[in-house]
Amino acid sequence: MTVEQARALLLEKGLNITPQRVVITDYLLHTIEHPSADEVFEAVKERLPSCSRATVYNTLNTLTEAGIVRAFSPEPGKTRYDANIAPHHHFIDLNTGAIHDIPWECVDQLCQSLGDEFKIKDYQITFYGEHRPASTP
Amino acid sequence: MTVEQARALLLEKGLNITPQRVVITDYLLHTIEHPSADEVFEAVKERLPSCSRATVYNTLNTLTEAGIVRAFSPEPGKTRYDANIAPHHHFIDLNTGAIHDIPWECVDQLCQSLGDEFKIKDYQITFYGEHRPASTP
DNA sequence: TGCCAAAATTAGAATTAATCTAAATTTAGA
DNA sequence: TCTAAATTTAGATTAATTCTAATTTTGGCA
Repeated sequence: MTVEQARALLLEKGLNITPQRVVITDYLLHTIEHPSADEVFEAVKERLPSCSRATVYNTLNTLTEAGIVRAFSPEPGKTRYDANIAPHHHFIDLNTGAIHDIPWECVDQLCQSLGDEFKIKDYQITFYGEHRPASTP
Repeated sequence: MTVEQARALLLEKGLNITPQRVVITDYLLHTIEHPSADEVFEAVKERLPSCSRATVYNTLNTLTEAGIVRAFSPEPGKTRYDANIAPHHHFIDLNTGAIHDIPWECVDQLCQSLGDEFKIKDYQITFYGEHRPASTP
């Protein structure tokens, strides 16, 4: 994702290009920190001194709906944002709390393929889809 | 997990067996609903009329720490509890919101093995562990 | 059994993340 | 430039959860 691609996605949905949307997108595109809304708010203060918390939340929701960023919740009660929209997973370092991106393909061989660099203690998969009970003919 | 096993785990940690802990454990052991704290609070009202919301939260945290139940967060801002502590995953029906347990083994063949009953639209894995940077010799 | 200290529960206040509201501002297009 | 629609803003509100401090219950022991 580039700033240009993000701009195109916004226009595609009939959304205006505003300084707030540009700066917040730009920030997310240049960090690997998986920040929370509040961390985004703090981070863009300098470039957007008058930006309100509500705008950060609005903008993050807008960017998420436009497919420019992805929201996820690695720990209850805290939503984090990621401008890496390629399908991937997350690895949380239990010692440091750092969140690392794990390529989608790695899951094929799961534990083995991650074994060298990431020592997996636990993992949790959540599937989203449509359930068709097996009993229905 | 049985009520007896839960009792043993509490005693093992030096925790008292209280009516609140027994009733909440018993409720979680007999539902497949993956309830939230508030749903547990509503559900045990009849058997524990004087039970406060704080006790429900305290008890759920205690039961989680004791390994009697598991907490997870399928959607940002909502923690849910599951007395099925066997390693497993979750499948969320996008139409109904129902949460189904998926056996751990199914992940080996991933999408294929779930294909008949569960039509996967998306899934998200979160790994927990320890990161050892590849650059460190 | 009765007492005591520790553990647990309770009600309500406090906190935190996030959304809502309504007014003010900005934007894009005619 | 003018205008309607979109966006931003500050602050109020909501929802989930934790905290606090007082009260009650528990289990061990004389």
